[in-house]
Amino acid sequence: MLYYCVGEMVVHMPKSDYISISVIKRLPRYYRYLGELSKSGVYRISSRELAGIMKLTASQIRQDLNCFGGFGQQGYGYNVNDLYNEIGRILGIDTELKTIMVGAGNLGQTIALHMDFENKGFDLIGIFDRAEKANGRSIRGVHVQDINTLDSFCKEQKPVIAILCIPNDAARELAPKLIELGIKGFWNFSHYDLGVDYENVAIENIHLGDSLMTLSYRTNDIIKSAK
Amino acid sequence: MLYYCVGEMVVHMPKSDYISISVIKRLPRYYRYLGELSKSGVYRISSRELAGIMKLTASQIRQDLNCFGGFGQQGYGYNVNDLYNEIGRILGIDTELKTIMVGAGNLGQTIALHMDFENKGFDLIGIFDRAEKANGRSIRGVHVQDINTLDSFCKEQKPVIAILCIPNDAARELAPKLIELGIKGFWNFSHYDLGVDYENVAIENIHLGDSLMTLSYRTNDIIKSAK
DNA sequence: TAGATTGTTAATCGATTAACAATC
DNA sequence: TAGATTGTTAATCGATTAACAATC
Repeated sequence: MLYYCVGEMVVHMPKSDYISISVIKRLPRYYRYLGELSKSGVYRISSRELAGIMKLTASQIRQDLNCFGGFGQQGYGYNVNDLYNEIGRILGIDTELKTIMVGAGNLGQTIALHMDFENKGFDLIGIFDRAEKANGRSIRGVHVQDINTLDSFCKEQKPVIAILCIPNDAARELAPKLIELGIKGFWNFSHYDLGVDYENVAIENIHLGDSLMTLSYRTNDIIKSAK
Repeated sequence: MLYYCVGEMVVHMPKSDYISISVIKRLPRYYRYLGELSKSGVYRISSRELAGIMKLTASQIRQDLNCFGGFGQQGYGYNVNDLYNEIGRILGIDTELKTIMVGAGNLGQTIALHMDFENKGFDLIGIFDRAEKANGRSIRGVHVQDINTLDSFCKEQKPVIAILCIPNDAARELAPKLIELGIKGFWNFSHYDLGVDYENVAIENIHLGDSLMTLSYRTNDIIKSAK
């Protein structure tokens, strides 16, 4: 097990610099299940038990966790609450990434209202839209500002995350500017394929349309094969 | 190349029954790019050119497409518009899967308004919520009905897709009932991990919270590595 | 101590990439 | 015909699973 000693405290560190995207994408799911287990009073769990609940293999769970450190104990398993907290820390839910939202239409407003940003490591500090749509509105206590103030706002506040709830073309146009202004991560709800053009920026595309078409394929497939 | 002859018409068929989920998930992206290319007047394209635009390898594109049939022509490439239509047909955008939405709160309403169901193979025929929230509302011309009418509605109309915009527990409770009523595909916006408990049902989970936490991890990673 | 379960190495499986013969 | 590019087979790479020694 690798660790750094910081004063009296032992801090777990990733064993290797590179963690595959497959592993990272599974972490929030572990976090959800462990949270529920912890809440329902489960104190310890073995990789085998957890695998049974999550429909994974015990091997995979142990491999995944060991990317970040040895959180278990031989012969015992894992302490549910400790592991929950460790994964939360790994995911960075204790950070407060300064976040702005661009586009406060129907979708943007819903996202802003719906998401639990605080408990996921984000701090929504600004919402922007065209002046006529901003118009003194505020969502979740955050004032909706004229998009023209974006530049000065970013230079002053230095947000690192941008949530894009704007159309295709607007996203394509705005992205390079936002990166220039210091944005390091995008949560992109537009159809535009943000990842194609930039690197050294974290991008999560929520392509609802793609998801729906995948569902269409698979449902049709199931209906066909049942015949 | 495998094909069936139906009268004069040659219909492309999948070469093997099993198409991996990785391939299926890439199809909507091909569809988007080919649609844009077609719209901007591009007539033919080689796998190499398309790979350049989409940041894929030409090999992968050819492999992916050849799961479904030989749509190209040696020495020439692919006809953009034909390929676009083929992929649309494969995805089933020409079908009209009868669809219901359960939960017409903020998120449900936005999804119902926002998505282009018709052009993706879906026909939204019913929206359900608790009586006091239904209350004569209609979204997109679809009447919001009392959840108590769900049973009789499904037995009569036989929808095959359910969009779940309800909380965790409600989703877990309702899922088996919906499957019993003939639902074959779920578009699930709740935190509940639908896939774990059922098979022979197509499930697309939109776990926005998971996506956000992944973004947190990756953004923090980028910020750290820049230091 | 004996039993259980981890952390880790080795084996397997699947997906991506490379290569090339077929052919338009 | 010659050049280009596919469809497809073979090679590589990465991710998952199995096995087992270490150890609590």
